[in-house]
Parts: sequence; C-alpha cells; structure tokens
Amino acid sequence: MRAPNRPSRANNRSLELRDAAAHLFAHRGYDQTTVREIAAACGMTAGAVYVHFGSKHALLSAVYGEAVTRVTKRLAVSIAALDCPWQRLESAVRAHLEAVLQPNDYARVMTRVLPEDVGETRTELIALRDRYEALFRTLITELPLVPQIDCGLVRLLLLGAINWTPFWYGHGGATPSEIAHLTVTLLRNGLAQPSARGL
Amino acid sequence: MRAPNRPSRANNRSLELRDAAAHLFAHRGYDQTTVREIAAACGMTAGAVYVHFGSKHALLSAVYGEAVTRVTKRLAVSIAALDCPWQRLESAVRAHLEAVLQPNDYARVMTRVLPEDVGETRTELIALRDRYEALFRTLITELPLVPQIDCGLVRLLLLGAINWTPFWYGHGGATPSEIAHLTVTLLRNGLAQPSARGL
DNA sequence: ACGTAAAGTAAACATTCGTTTACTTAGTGA
DNA sequence: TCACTAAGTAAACGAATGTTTACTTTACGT
Repeated sequence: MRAPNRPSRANNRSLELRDAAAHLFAHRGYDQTTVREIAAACGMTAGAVYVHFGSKHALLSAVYGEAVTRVTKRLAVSIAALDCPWQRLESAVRAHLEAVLQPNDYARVMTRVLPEDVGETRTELIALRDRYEALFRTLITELPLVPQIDCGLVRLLLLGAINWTPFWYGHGGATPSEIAHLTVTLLRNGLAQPSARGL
Repeated sequence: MRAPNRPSRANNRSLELRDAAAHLFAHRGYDQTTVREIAAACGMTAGAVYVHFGSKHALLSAVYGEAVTRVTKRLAVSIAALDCPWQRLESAVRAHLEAVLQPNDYARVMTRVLPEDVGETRTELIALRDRYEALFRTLITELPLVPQIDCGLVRLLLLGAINWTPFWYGHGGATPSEIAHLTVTLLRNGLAQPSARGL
C-alpha cells in the first residue's frame, strides 16, 4: 500500500490532459474535438486518455467543473472589498467578462458548449452552471430596485447579454471593462436618461 | 426541353426535407442530426436526400436562409404601423422572441446552431445573420438617446439577451410579450428608476 | 534485486456518418 | 409507343470516432 495523500509518481498528466481538452473544447466545440486530438496535444496516444478518464464525457465534466470553480473564485475575489450593490454587480460582470473573453480556455467552455447538448453528463453540468448563476441572483437581489420587478427575469437577461459576448467580442472594439460598465450603467439608468448620476 | 418556370412533377419534396431538417436541427443541433434521420422523417432513404440537396451543409444553408427570411418578414410586419421608436423596438423584440421561443423550428435554428461552427457554409450563414441583425441596428439608431453611447454595443447586448432566452425559457414563467416589455423598459429606464414614465 | 502497479503504446474493434453507385420506378412529352 | 428524365431504393464505400485489448515500459516500495 502507498500513502493515500501523495501519488508516488508526480507525473499527474491528468491535469495536462484536462488543459488540452479545455483548449480544444473552447476553440472547436465538444463534438468537433476528438479524443485523438486531445491525446496528441499531450504527445500521447488515444488509449492513454482512458487511463486518466473513463470517457470523453468524463473529460468534459472535469473541464466544466474546473471552469465553474475558477470563475466562481475569481468572481468572489473581485467583489470582496466592495459595498455598493451596483459596484459589486459591475465588478462581478467585469470579472465574468474578463474570464470569458480573454483567451481563457476553461471559462470559454462554459459558454461554448451548452450542457443541454451533451447527453449523459447533462444533469451534472446543468447543476454546476446553476450553482454559478446563483451568485448573480444574490447580487441582483441586493440591488435597491424600486417597483416589483421580476428579479429572476432581470438576472436571466443580464446573463444572456454577457454570455453572448464571446460571439461578437473583438468586432466591437470595446474592452471587457468598458462592456461591463456600459452593461451595468444601462441596467441602472437606462438609455433615455439624463445620465447625470453617481460615478 | 421543358418550360423552366414550372417543374413537371409537383412533388416538391425538397420543402418537406427542408422542414424535417429544420425540426431536427432545432431540437438536436446540427452535429447530432444525421442525414438518415432527416430522410426517415420524410419516409425516404438517405440517398434520396442527395437528389434534392448536394450535401448536409447545403441543407443547413437552406434552412438557415429560410429562417432569416421568415423572421425578417415577421419583424417587418410587426413594426410597420408603429411610429414611436420605443414601441417599434419593443414590438420588434416581441416578434423576435415569439419566433424564437414558440415551437418554431426555423427561428430556433438561428440561435441553436451558430454559424461559426459549420465549416464550409460559415461565411454564407454569417452574412445571413448579419443582414437580420442590421434591422435592430436601425431600430436602435432611431432611439432618442441622450449622451454619446455606443449604439453598436447596446445592440449587441440586447441581441445577446434575447438570443439567450431559448436556453431558459419555460423556467421563468414569463411570456414572450412580458419578456419583451421588461427588456425594452429596462433598456429605456433602467432598474433604479421611479418608473413613472410613459406607457 | 525483485515484484507490483501505474502509464503508455500499437493496433484493432465496432459503430456511425456523409456520400456514392448501380439499379429500379414512374410520370411526361413527342 | 418509346425514349427521356426526375425520384427513389438498397447497398456499399471510405473515413472517422469512441473505446477496448494485449503488450511493453518505467518508477517505486520493500
């Protein structure tokens, strides 16, 4: 028997495989990526992948889970020091956009491959995504909004707007920070507004 | 030779095939749909598909083109009688949402399969989609907005928000009309607003 | 030094998919 | 009637894919 805390051989190429899979899933989608390509990106053979992961779906699951973990952590850090609800929301949106729009393979998988498409791990991926989206629900319910507005609907519209950004980012010329600012300003004041307000 | 205007045999099963393809593409995506399934949905064999369409990509192109044509027409009708720019925008959003959210196979293909994924017909599909999105650019530039705001960015955020709706529609309980109203109201007045304004 | 087990390879397996080919059927015009 | 052509079938082709199997290599614990 071996000590269970440390693997004997430190060559944990599982992570290397997961990174390669994240890169390919993010750039070509799940279906267009083959197991052989993932293996080749690590200088391995397709068969070796199954030493570390039971199936291609399991690989996707690992990538998606890591993606949610990373972006959640990043978001938590970005809003930790802020008090104003609007600033917190803008900072969260900025963190999300920076994660999704920069060449960040993991975050991009979250928007590129939609959980509804992958057959088996469907339920698992949806749960992961929902866990992340719940963070935005909290941020929105903290906002001092006036009438009885459907907060859930607002959250979904906001997430849709920022989830779609990868499909046009680069053609608009705006930075993630600028997009985040305009988005939250829009959400706060609207378009037809004298614009003379805080910040 | 035959008169070129009318085909001799009126059995134009091309349309039947295109409808079946639209249905399957909308519900399962392009990659997960096989030519055999499309053929079987029409009671035909896979080989017969190639009598009407040169390839699977050509089928997708036909579906996508028809989708853009239909939703464009629907949108044009919905705003024809309106003058107020905000009402025109809301009506356009409502028309788009009704097309995308109702069990409308063609419209749903526009948001379900993204042009960037399909290799060959990529350029053609992007051109079709851009032609449609230009309509929203017009509607937004007509709005009486106050400061120097990046209209392009606003349009992209708006389209993102409504393009993402198919992924959560049904869980929110809101109708397309309600979603359209909230969306445009949000865009107009924002959240932190006394809400006492027209309509 | 030796046994063990993980890590990896090479090759094959079993499907599946888009597409093609050879052939059949049926309606049409002259 | 007869040639012509569009429509469709049945079957195969060729490539690609996820996965498995049998075998080899390598590093570590004892």
